[in-house]
Amino acid sequence: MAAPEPRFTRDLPEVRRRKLIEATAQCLAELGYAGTSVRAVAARAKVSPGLVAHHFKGIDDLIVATYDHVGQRVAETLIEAMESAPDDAELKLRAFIDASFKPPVLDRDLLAIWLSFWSLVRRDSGVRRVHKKVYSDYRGRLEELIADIAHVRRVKIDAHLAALGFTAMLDGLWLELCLDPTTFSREDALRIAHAWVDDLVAGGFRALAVKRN
Amino acid sequence: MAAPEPRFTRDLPEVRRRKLIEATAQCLAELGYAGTSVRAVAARAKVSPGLVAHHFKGIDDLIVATYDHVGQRVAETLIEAMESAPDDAELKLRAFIDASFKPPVLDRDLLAIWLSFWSLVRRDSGVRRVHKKVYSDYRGRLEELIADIAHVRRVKIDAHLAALGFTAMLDGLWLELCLDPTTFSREDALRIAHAWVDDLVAGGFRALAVKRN
DNA sequence: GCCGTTGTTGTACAAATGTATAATAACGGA
DNA sequence: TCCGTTATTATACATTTGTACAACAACGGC
Repeated sequence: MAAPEPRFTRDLPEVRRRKLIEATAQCLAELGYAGTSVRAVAARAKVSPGLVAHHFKGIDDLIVATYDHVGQRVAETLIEAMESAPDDAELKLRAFIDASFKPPVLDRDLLAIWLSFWSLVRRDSGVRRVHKKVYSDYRGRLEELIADIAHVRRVKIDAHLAALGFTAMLDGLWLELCLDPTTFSREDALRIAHAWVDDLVAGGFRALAVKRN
Repeated sequence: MAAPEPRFTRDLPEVRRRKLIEATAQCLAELGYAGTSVRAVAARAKVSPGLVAHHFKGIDDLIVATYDHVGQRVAETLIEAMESAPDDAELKLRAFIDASFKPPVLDRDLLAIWLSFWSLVRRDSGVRRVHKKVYSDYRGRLEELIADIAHVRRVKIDAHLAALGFTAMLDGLWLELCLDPTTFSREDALRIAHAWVDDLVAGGFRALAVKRN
């Protein structure tokens, strides 16, 4: 007799959850939030719809977990770029910029996923919590680099405000470049972001010199 | 006998479309794209679901019209601020900034609506078309102001690239401030944006001096 | 080899959705 | 006052959705 191959395989909850999270990311990328249903995720993960309910409270709970996972992956990519750079704050910041404007960060799929997260921040307290953490970590890292550079270059600047402005610019460039790559290019974005660093190094942004509050 | 009050009122197609568009904007703001169904819009506009189908091809067609309408309203608000300012490019740019960070532009509802548009850019060619026009107009206005300022101040700068960076920063600040007003304040955003103008006036961004291509 | 745990399936069902259709009635013109 | 146009409603129907439930079976322990 042929070995009766199992109709399904059991996974440790942790493993199965991971697989469902990755399926969710794919759904968000391809179908958007509106198309990401329990059934769509289950189909993508090749499991029954009921299993999703078994591991997560509902689709929103699953999306919170996905934000946590995807956010961490992006952070790791950027941190890795920084750590691969020589031990110099300016070079690390420039490596950070370069990594921000190439895959896997510069990626239409990632934007689609991210837009779903943003649209849930308002309604879902879980998403809001993850969002705060992701962005606070993100800005914290850049603020540190900017403060380092300012210190070395003897530039007086409010690193906190500068980091807010810089992350906003990076976010905006990333967003608009993913949305519509025909209006300007990856190279344009890189020039703009690096020019900001040039300006910082040259002692620009004197208007941000005063300490906040 | 009491005057039998009409069970419904007839509107000119143009008027009814407008009402449906405004109901759609409200739905997008309160329920997000996923919750904005033909029925939800119809209920909000106090008409039957069938009427939506009578005036629009479907929910996506309706959303395209809403993008067109809302986009135009925002543009008008910003243009009005510019035109109310004295006849000086720098002052006009600063008025533009001020208008960007107060209602009705700085508004959580508007962000929720806008996020829905962004999430459709990829899949809906109609939304994509409106998006291109809205952003190209938006950037064009700022590029003109920046070029004017640079000319008056004898600053050599690629106004096109500078406008890209500036709009990205405005967008990012606006986005993140609407998403989570607790991390930084409206005043922080204003200081950051105005500092950018200070820097432009003072001859910063020398790295963007070379003409593109 | 048996058995219990529990990850997993399949089915069922109520609710919500988009769309098509025919019936209705409001409003302007004659 | 009547009449025709057509904006509008009401209904119906096929799909899709979330969720609950009972039955199943894979895997580890004994």
